[in-house]
Amino acid sequence: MPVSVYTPAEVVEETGFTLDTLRYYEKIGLLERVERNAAGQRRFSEQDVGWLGMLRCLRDTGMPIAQMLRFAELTRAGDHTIPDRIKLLEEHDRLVEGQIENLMERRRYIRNKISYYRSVL
Amino acid sequence: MPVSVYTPAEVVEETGFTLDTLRYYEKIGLLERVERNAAGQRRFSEQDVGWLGMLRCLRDTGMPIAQMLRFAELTRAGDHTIPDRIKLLEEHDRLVEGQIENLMERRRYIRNKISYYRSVL
DNA sequence: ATCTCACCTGGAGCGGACTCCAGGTCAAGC
DNA sequence: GCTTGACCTGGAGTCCGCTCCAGGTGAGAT
Repeated sequence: MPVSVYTPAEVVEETGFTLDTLRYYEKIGLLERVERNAAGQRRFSEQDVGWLGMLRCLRDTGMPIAQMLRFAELTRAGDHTIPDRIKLLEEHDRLVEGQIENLMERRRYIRNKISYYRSVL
Repeated sequence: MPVSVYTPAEVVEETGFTLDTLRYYEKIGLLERVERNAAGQRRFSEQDVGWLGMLRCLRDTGMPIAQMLRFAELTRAGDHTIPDRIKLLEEHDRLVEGQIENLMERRRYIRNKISYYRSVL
């Protein structure tokens, strides 16, 4: 099978990022310089798309761009940074765990409030 | 016991909002005009503090200010808006539920990635 | 050959939610 | 009675993460 490449539109479809966001991520270095075809249009590789999946995950769990950048740099720097990457992800995982707990607690509050409102109707 | 009032500093301590945020919330109408002492300094009531607890909960679960404002207006409008408030909170509760599920799924992804990194060390 | 439409670039603009500042007024502990 | 520090107001500024725009080029279906 041929090496698959994706047009911008396909990547938008796959990753849920807007085209502008993809360009922005490339501009700030969150995404390594994407290949171009003869006309200068982006042709994303399978790897690019995979990496974007990781970014989506980090973004959706609230990681700030500055830290995603740090992770991107570690990733680019080679395998010797894997322990650092583990550390970074573990720290982030703990934050996410906290977020979940926090949300569950807040949710109890909301549901209580709803019950209270029901009780006074 | 006397009706308790809180100084700005006490409210900051209790609610975790900054003083600037409290003023901002009052300015935009999220918080009803707070009482002042003779010198014009804010003296928050027990009710104010309770309401701020609700706001904190909504804010921390990602409700945008515009919607908090709507909730505030309903609350001010009287008891006949209780069904609307229930509706609003229920909708929000569903969003929060979704957030939690989403985070749990993303978290699995992160943990997988960590495992993968561990496996290649 | 033409036309439409996806893309391109660099740079300006935006929306949300605060946060900070200048310049001034009281409060209250020593 | 002084000083320090908590507060006040109105308004400007900041930060983040995009999002939009103008002006242009190439692709690819008809």
